[in-house]
Amino acid sequence: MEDTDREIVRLLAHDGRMSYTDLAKATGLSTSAVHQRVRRLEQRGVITGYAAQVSSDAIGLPLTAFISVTPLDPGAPDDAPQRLAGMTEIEACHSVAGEESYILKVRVGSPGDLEDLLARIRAAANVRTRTTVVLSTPYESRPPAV
Amino acid sequence: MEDTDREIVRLLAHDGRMSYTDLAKATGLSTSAVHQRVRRLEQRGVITGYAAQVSSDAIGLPLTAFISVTPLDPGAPDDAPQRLAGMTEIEACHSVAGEESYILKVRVGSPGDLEDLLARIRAAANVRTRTTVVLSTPYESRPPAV
DNA sequence: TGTGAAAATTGTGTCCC
DNA sequence: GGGACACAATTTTCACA
Repeated sequence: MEDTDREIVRLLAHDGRMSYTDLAKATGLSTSAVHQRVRRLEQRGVITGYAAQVSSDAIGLPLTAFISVTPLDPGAPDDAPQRLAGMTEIEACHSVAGEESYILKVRVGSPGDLEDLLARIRAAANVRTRTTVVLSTPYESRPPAV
Repeated sequence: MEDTDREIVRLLAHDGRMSYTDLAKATGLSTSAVHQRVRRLEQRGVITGYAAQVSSDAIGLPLTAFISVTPLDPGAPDDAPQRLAGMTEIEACHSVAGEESYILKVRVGSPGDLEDLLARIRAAANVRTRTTVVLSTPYESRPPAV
């Protein structure tokens, strides 16, 4: 990827609502040229979308945890991600190498809610869980060095 | 939080560049009312910012891993997050309860790059590491149920 | 790929309810 | 809190280099 594109991606990763006018000023191009490049970056799948960042604290979900999940019946078809997809507390689901099958990242309101969620996860996906509670988050969602 | 605010947050979490005009249509309010609400949501810290979502695959970082980190010298002041902050491969750093002190989420280009990164992390923060490689990601960055 | 300009659409403040 | 309007700014498209 070219330097100008890199710069555009960097700027938009930092402020997803930045106007084409400002992007143009920042890159020394015309607005139409910037616009064109952004469109291409979207088409090529470099930029996959734009999102408002929501504070989980502010919406009453101050407790984050990682839950490692292991199927209890290794013979059964493993469709844990789909079985868990409906639980909105689950922000991410990664299939991983190692002792366990999946790592989930979850956000809940309280330890009690976490307890409930764990019970639902175990029941829905027939898994064993191992939970690591997050105490604080020095940083998160840092955009990659493009 | 009120239903309309909830809806606005939900819409902007899904499409961070949605116009106030479209938000107004979607919520049945006028653009000025929507604008006002969005401003308030930003001020109250519910919406903390807007970001373009960048595909790590598309920019040459196809390998994701979680690295659990344990200080080797429990007596030394623990400033691992700051010591690691300069490494752009590290997307997130969580302080956690449990056997280990931190969980890092990292994105690299290849197993070789991961090996390099681990060496740099160990050297910079004087820690032991335990790495879990991500094989696939059924979902990630799902917005919370507001 | 980029530029510049025109047209369509939005953003943003003000006034009033 | 919300609506309507007006003016400024931005987005979007197009012809041309």
